[in-house]
Amino acid sequence: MTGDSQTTRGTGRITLQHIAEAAGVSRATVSLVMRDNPAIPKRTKVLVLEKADQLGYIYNRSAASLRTHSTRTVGLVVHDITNPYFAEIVAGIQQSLSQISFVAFLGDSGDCPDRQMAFLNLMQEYNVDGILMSPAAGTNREHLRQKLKLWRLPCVFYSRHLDAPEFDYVGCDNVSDMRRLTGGLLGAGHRRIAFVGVNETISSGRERLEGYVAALDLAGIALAPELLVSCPSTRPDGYQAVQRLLQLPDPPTAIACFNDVLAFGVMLAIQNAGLRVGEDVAVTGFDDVVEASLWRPALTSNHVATDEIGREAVQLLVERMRNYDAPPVRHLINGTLQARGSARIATGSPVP
Amino acid sequence: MTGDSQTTRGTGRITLQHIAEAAGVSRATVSLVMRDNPAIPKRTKVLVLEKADQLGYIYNRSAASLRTHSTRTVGLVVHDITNPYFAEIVAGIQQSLSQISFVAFLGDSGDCPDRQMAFLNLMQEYNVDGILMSPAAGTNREHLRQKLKLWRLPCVFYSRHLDAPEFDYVGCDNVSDMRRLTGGLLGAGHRRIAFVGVNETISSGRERLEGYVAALDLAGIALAPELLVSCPSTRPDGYQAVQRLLQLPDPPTAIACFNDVLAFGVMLAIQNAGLRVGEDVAVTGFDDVVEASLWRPALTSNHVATDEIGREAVQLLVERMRNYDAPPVRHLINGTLQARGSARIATGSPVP
DNA sequence: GTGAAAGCGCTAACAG
DNA sequence: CTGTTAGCGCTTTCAC
Repeated sequence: MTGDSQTTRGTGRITLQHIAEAAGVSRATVSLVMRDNPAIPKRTKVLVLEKADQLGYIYNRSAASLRTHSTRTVGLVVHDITNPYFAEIVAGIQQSLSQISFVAFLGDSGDCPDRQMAFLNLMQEYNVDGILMSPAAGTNREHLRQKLKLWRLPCVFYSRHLDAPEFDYVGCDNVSDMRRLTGGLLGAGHRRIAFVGVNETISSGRERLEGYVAALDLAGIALAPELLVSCPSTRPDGYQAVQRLLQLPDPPTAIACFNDVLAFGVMLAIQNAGLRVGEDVAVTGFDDVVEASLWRPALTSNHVATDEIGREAVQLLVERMRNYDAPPVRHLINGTLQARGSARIATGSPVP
Repeated sequence: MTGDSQTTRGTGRITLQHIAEAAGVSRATVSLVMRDNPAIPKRTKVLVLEKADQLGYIYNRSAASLRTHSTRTVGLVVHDITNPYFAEIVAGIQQSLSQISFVAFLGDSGDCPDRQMAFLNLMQEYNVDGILMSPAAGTNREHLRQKLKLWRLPCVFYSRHLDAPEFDYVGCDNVSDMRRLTGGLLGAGHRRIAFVGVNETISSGRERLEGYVAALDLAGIALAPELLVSCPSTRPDGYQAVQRLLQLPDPPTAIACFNDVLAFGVMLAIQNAGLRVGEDVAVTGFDDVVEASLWRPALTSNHVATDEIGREAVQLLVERMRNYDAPPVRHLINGTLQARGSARIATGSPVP
């Protein structure tokens, strides 16, 4: 029997061929059964599936991918998974992906464009069906844009975008949410409001700064350059920023932070300087990570539904994979202001 | 020319064949060049690489994997990526993997054994070379063990293990570290010490409880069942636990928590009850996540080097992939006690 | 409904 | 040192 010799060869892995022989049908039939093709009668299906189970068959996606040019994988690029806000988004994305039986390659770029590009190149070699990414600070827009287009690789940006309107994007409404937050501080009587975490190399940085500026503008307050602190979004950076701000001749009475992580550093520095957060200096964050509501005082922040971002990002990617040439979609999700002890501001603020 | 017809067919993807034709060599030669085989003279290499670059060649790992039965991928199972401690470990693992040009499939099980098993099954289909995992609470040991053995799949457990000595494991020394922490509380004069986060379904839960019990034993203090609170490791669970403990006729003067996340909830509840953490009630955590040192009061905890765990886990996996049948390795990493405001205890405690 | 055959793009003997 | 050849395990026309 030639069947036996075929069965014995190779790596010992059970293949469609083995099942076909055991079930007395052809390889093609087994393949169709595996993908639940309706053309196969139930009787055959059950038989084949039973044999497959008995033999301990494992579907080989490397082989299938080679044939179909599709892998049911995506590259998940995150600029910092250590940031709790992004960890939550990643968790949401992963769950949404698994619901459509996709799986993600994880690429933590650590906000380094080179590592990011290296990862994307690898993703191409692995034939991912798409990319979900929060781009690293300092990403070269033209370089990335050109690569993605060359590859014709479906790509959805989340939380940060590239300022490249041809790509899908889902994120929060940074400008309006930060305008509302700053407006709240103004409404509470603050006039010297610092902004910590200026970072023009990322879209969310530009947008939140824009919202801050717009709110001051609306209130007729001139921008004070000494109240703008440029730095990355880490706790120590927030801490240092405060040390600088408090040495000013006319120090701020409120500090709007780019995000919560930064705000934690800021609050700690204020307290260590012997001042009371929320009394002597108001502090606001952004993202509303879980810890925000647990601090003493609790942090006033802008809540963003991470699960919604994750779900929507996956949804957009699915659409994009279905039709690469459809018009791009930008989905802005409105945040909600969470006023807490660190900055007692009115929730219904003057800005829409 | 038959070459031309070959060049034109298919999906349009550039293959070794195209490069071979352009460079005037055979496909095999190009393949060797791609993998930097020393048998090929530099002259040929440069020529081939140049052509490949010109044509925009992308190495196809689906094809290579089918042939070699190796993918340079691993399945990274994490029971909760939203826990900052594990997010840090994941970041470390990912970086270590990329240094050996491996890439990870991310599988957040959400502490659900079924999701975990589904992910592992998928990983088999994707032909991963190995698995790194922190198993979900309630994982069926025999079931997992049997699957892993059946697949002969290299697997390293990190932070949590299966109590299956045949598998590699890297994690902190839970028993001795928790014994030291509890010993510290005893040394500070506490006699009613609660343990919040009892969870016998995970190894770290059993081990930390064991350390706690051992310390009390050594001090000749009987275990008070009402001071043991079973719950998962979330902030709200910690919060609720305190509400129960404070209603006790003889409430604890110190609370040892299973981990920092739980401790945050515990501290918040204590403060909301009008008590002072570190003065009225001492609190200790475990893991020493970044936030621990930033709270007011700062959290006394056991610091574990996450980067070391990540690096070591990858190292162990590499060894295991090299030799599946080598004897198993268990690597315990010693933590360091970080005494802070939430529990003023001596760092040099009586327990080794 | 099911089978035969071709081939996805790569690697690994084995010749030469 | 380079070319020829035979698959890896799957999917997919196209016949029957």
